Amino acid sequence: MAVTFREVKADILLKITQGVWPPGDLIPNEVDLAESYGCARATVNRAVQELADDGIVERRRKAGTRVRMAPVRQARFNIPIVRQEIEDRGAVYRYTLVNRELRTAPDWLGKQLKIPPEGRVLHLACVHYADATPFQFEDRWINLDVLPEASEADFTNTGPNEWLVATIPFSDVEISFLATQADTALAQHLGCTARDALFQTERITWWQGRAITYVRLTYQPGHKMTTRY
Amino acid sequence: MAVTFREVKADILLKITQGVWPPGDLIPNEVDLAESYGCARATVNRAVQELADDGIVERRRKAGTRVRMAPVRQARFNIPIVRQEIEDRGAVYRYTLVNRELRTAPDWLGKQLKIPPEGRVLHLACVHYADATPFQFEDRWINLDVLPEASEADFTNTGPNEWLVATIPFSDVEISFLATQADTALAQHLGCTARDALFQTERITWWQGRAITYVRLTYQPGHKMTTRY
DNA sequence: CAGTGGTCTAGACCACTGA
DNA sequence: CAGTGGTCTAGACCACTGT
Repeated sequence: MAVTFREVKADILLKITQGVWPPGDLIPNEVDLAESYGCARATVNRAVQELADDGIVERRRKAGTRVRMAPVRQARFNIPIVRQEIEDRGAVYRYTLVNRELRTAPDWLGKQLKIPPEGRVLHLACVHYADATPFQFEDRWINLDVLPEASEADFTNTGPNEWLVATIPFSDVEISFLATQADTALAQHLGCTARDALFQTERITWWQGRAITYVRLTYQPGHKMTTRY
Repeated sequence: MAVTFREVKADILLKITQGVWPPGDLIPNEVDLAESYGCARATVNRAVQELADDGIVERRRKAGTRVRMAPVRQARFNIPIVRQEIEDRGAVYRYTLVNRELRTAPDWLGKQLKIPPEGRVLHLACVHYADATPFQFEDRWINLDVLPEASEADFTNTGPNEWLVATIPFSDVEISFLATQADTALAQHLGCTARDALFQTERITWWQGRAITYVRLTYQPGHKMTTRY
């Protein structure tokens, strides 16, 4: 094994960061690169492929490979399970179920999840604590047309998230991040002041084309979600 | 070309989602899979490799490939350039520089960027408009120890982001998402009410181990950042 | 139509690590 | 130490898409 694709990737990246191949520039084609590195084209291909995945370069057949004008445009966030997030901070995780109701889907939910009118849903409200402090409020809706078992499940000790993760093997997710103002209910659950600015994530989870669940997670004031790329 | 790696990947994923290979299970090794799909091992390798990248399975030499108990939760967000974000919405982009000052780094900034005391920085405040409405407020600090050219640059017509992108070829970034309450200055710049909940991102950009810039981007009320995974 | 990336193959050797 | 994934090679054909 002469030259690894990692070495090739690193060297190309170096040439880009050092301005040998500035943004917007065309870099040599795979055959030429392979020759200059003394390796097979497949090795170069993998290296450049990864650079494309990373958003560093842009590739088009016949047109060649170009260094992107705006190099990095993507960040990867880990979406933690609440329990883990709390335990990672060295705190004790505690969970309480605040409310549970079986009902028909409200209009706004029906539209988002494409539930027919009169579709039954399970609505849960929970608080996740880090030690004694409220850490996150969970407002969860589960589509009973798709997951009727949910109405039998006992959520007094286990959070719906962990139950769902164990029940659904794999899924498509649409996730949003936003800011919201605490209303009185939220303020009470999170032990903060009404009108506080709160970080919130919304998630819709699909399985085999059908919406399973909608959840809105609201964090305690001051929460920050961080990553590097 | 008999079987593509996409087909293999899709079929394996199907077997996982349909419970043929439930979470925690060991799936067949690459040689067996290649035989059963009637393709080369490299094809299977690429398929399973991607499933591992996607967090669906976990691979270890000798131990084999295992379906993850809880599929890893990762979301990829596009980090848009403001101009593009606005133009993608079909609005006209407009930019104004609100303030510009040369000064020594305040303590909190010095700590975050590891700037020595008395280090010089350029502090900029800008508003990015979508049509006539304020879309985003940019609070930007540039480390002049690393980028002295910034003090010469003219930011009256071009935003610092675009200037930086054109100047720095590639970089490491630490990014955070959070919620903040509008103070009077923010409210004025964004045309909203004080105490509104605003979505905010913070970014620190590093190049070759040195901090170049810190920026805090505050969005208009109601802004939502969305992705699928 | 011709140049470039996209992918597959068949075979090989290596690197890690569980039994 | 033996089984599994990790990677490279040399060659081939295909699929796009600019010119």
